[in-house]
Amino acid sequence: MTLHKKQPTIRDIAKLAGVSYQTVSLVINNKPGVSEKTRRQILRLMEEMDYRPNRAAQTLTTSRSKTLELIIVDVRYGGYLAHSTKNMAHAATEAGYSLLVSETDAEGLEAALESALSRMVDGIVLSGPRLRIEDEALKAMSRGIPLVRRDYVPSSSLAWVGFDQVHATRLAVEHLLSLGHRQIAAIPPTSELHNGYWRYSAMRSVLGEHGLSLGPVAEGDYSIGSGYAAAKQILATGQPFTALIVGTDGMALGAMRALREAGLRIPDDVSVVSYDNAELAQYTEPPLTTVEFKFSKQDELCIQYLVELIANPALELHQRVLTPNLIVRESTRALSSVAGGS
Amino acid sequence: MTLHKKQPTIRDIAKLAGVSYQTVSLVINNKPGVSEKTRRQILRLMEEMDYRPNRAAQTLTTSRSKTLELIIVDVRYGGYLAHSTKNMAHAATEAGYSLLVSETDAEGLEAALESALSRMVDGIVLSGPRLRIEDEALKAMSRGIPLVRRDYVPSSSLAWVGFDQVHATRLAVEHLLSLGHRQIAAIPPTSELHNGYWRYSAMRSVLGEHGLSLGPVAEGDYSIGSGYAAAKQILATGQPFTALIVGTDGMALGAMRALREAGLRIPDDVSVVSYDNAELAQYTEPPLTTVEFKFSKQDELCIQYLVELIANPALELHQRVLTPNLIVRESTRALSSVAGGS
DNA sequence: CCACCTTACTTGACCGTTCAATATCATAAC
DNA sequence: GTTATGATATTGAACGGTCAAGTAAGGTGG
Repeated sequence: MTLHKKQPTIRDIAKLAGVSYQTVSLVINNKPGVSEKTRRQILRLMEEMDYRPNRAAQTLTTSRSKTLELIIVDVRYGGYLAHSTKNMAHAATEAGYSLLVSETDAEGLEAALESALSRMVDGIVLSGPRLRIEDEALKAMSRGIPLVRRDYVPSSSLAWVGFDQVHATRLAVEHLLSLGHRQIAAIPPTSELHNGYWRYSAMRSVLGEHGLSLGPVAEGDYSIGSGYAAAKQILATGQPFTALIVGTDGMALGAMRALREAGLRIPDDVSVVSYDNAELAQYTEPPLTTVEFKFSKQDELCIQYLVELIANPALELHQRVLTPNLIVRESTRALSSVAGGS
Repeated sequence: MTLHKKQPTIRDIAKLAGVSYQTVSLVINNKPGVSEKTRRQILRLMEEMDYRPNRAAQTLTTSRSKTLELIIVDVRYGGYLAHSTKNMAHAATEAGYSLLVSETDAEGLEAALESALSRMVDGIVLSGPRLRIEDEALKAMSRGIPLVRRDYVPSSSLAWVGFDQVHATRLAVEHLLSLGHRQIAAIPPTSELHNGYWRYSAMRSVLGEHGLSLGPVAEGDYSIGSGYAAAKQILATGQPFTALIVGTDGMALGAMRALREAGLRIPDDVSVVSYDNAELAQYTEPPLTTVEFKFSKQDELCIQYLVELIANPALELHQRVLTPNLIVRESTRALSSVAGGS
């Protein structure tokens, strides 16, 4: 009935090998000071005895747990987090770490960080697309644990890795302008989200540069349904538009259905641009012109940066901005009745 | 420059409170034997000193880490895992555990389990939809750590939580039969996947019960693109079919595009049924009739079952089969030229 | 007033590692 | 034949908790 037949310890191995426990420790940590012969013997014994070091004990003495933690704050529609944890877990393993994942809301963040501290986590990736917090507050809460935000937060001068939302928006807007569109409607992610906020303001400023202003707008929340609802709302205003910028491919799917239900053809009557370049984007009807975000790159980079930061905590914090690019498909076309773009 | 200003320990608190360290330990663990007055004082001091117990030390003495681990094996298209880790992380936190996530392939499984052992993980959720392993081998590898598989694996008598793939298939097939369809094609997930295998065999047996046999078949791999390719392949056979069963909503999206490209209308020429009931399914053109899997329920149940198993390791292992149900939308319709179903 | 029980608290050992300091020994240098 | 040297191995303390057994003080019953 005894399931756990007590793991052998470093001392058991030492006894069998006829050496002291410290020698075994040296072998475990690949440190010099052990003859090749004993090293080999000890390794063989470890194998035989099915020994494996106790991480808790190691953590206790070294104060490093070889663990990273991904804290997800207030993510409602986690579609874009789809492969994220998988990617990060993989990257973490490659780097010799394990990945802890926790999910919480803004209020719970402090508790999550406390728990991380309690577990002596070596570093934290924070994904909080709608989290507003002062750098100082966050720094205080994380109490010196290296932390990288997986978000585009220009307001922060702490470490973060995000996609350039302003450039992304410029790509979308200028693409439409070059096709001759002048009346542009939009379904940005809710402005509670950092990217929603930045995209919205970037849309206005880029259009402003061209002496234009933004047409009807309704926010979405990342769900397909919200894209549908937002498009309905925009249509209800009765304001004219020849192009629509939608926050995600998923929302674009919803929006296009609403447009179609209103008798509008895409791209003949309305051009649609979205963001993400999910696999979905190739298979909508018509395939979507979209601004590509390479999320897997972002995930990898977060871990990579975090690992650097752990190795060298004195490193000056900086921000890594990933540049998206536009993928043109069939949901956009030049406005026919107007002189084409430059 | 010293970032970590050394955490206070149980003994620091004890000294300040003028009691022994053991008394503080009792307070931490909510155990009796401490007067209300001292308890309060100690709690106040802990708060003030910003003390929090060191998990590594606790783990070392108690041999329980209050950690669960999700091991993802050989998941290529993790779309359906999208919210899984988030859900599980949440459920784990509720139950007082942290969640570790690791990603590997079949060869790496042993190493992943070793690492879990090393970390004294209290329980494991294994998601390996294409993992074929003998119960005995798995039991040996997990060395007594409670383990629950998050897959439909009828071949295993260990603990697992999965959706009844046979029933799911019966729902899809009988729905089509009742609509008068007799020539049914299919794009099941690759038979390397457990659910692919079971769905395929269930389709054949259910049809067999009705004296029918399965039409053209091509496997998909969960990606939208594979649905597209598979449909093309089926069309290329030239074999007639009036209905198509597709493994996931995503693949159905791809498949429907291929059908449309071939000039076929849905559901007028071909009825389509898929599985999952992702949000996507409501927004395809036309909306999909689909077999609903409540993944979040599965995730929760895995954690819940695991926690039970940890509390009572002697518990007899069993399997929890979730029953899916059919959601009828507009991608299926009765075959017009044939006498309707019973 | 003594035995006995409770309640509140203390003590020492231990969990399985790492770290710093120290010992041993063969070999080379002088 | 000392002595320095480097490689190899050992020892004791520490990390921050928990656990089991023990003690001291106060109350109760006979």
